[in-house]
Amino acid sequence: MAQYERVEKVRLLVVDDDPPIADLVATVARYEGWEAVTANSGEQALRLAGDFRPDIVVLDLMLPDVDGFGVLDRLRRSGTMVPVVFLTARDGVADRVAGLTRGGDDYLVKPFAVEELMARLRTVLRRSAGPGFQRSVLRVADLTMDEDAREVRRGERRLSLTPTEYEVLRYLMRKSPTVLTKAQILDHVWEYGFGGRSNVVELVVSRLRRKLDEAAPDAGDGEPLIQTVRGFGYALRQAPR
Amino acid sequence: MAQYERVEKVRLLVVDDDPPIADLVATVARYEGWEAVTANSGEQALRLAGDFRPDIVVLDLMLPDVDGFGVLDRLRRSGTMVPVVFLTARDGVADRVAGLTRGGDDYLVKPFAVEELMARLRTVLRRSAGPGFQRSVLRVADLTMDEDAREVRRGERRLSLTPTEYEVLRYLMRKSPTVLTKAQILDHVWEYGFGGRSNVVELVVSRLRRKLDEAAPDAGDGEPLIQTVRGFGYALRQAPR
DNA sequence: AGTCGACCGACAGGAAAACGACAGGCCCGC
DNA sequence: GCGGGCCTGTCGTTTTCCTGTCGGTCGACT
Repeated sequence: MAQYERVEKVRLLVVDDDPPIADLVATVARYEGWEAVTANSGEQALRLAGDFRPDIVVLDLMLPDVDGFGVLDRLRRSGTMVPVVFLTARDGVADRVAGLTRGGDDYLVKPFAVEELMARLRTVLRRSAGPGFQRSVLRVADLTMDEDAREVRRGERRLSLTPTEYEVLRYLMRKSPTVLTKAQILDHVWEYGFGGRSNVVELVVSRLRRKLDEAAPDAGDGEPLIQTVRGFGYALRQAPR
Repeated sequence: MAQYERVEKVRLLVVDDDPPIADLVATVARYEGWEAVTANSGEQALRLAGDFRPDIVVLDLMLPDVDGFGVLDRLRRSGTMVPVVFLTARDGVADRVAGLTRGGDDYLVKPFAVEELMARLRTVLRRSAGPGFQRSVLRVADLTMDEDAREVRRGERRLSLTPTEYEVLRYLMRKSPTVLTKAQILDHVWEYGFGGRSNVVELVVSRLRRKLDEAAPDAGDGEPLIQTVRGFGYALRQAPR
């Protein structure tokens, strides 16, 4: 199933002074089968890093005591090479650049979408796993998504997707053949705090379908790849005959 | 049998200002072997959450004193990660509920069907039981229902069921080989307050049978999977020879 | 053979989903 | 700084298909 086979569960440390955010990330990670702990301050983070020995760290730059960079510095100085993904506020453009140059492995601006965060964490983990890491390619029926190249193909044909379409498709592919409710899709693919309870999901699915169909090998109408489960949600899977 | 093996009984706290509703839920839960207590206000709920230490909470959003989100906040702030399933009015605050399925909680609009509520509670419990949770698959004869993928198969063939058909079948499978009266099925699968004392159940069973038969491995007529117990109800089981 | 319950075809009302058209916003190039 | 194009989401209409009612027929039990 997962490409990044690990014998042990991934251990994630989430550092954010806003407990709801930290918990959100931890919860989602646990659903993926990871172990996750949270810290709400730099001090706590450093202590936990020593005890818990995480495989990866999510680190907010805005902390009450030591700031994110400080935490990173002290982590490095204590000799750990654990990869770090930063979280920064929307307009901290300066922070972004700094974040990358200061030894972080990736960053994401708040508010973020949880699936995107998880995807980045997986990527960073994969890369840091050592040389010759495997590419991550999702595959469902004749659909393939190369997460590294950010390339989606149906059979041989390559499709060009917008960012939102890409994210929705990735989520569907990753969970396939599970049926996902519109609420789940909205909650995972859109930024937390997104107000719209409208029909955005339907719309994106509709657009996705068109692109997928255009690239279908049998120009006629094979069964649609994205199925509607009326009154419930959507699933990506071979249709039942 | 059950996938969510627990040594101790599940402890459920039901919070709803409408006592009949709260009792309905509590009763059904107790019937499933859970321990259940009810609260009719936010204050009472918070007190009980401390004393009773529930494993899961059903929480109406419309409460006389604190509102549902307030209760959730205070629960979380007191450090408990207990999962919550919300109840909301049909067109009331349905939009403010966004963000729940991401944190692992869930919601249901009133009026709901008790089996659906129980199913969601079981799902949320299973997921919060820790990393690497098991999928829930019901199995009766050559019928399998994967509750996570929402996929039903007869042998190899996958059937596509409407929401109502799916719910009735799930109830039958879960209780198999017990004989269920039409009234029981109506009471559990349809929303409480449903007026129809009509023959809906017969009708859905009839439709279900057809779909089940079409997917039967022996194209001829093996005994039907859903048996009629004349004058009483239905049961899902291998026919006695 | 009669009676009563069950089965199921046909239909209609309505709810959910699909999707066309449009508008605001963002980014990019000039 | 300005214009243009693309992406995204809102609105409203159309389409799909799910659900329950009615009633005729069938089958079982007496």
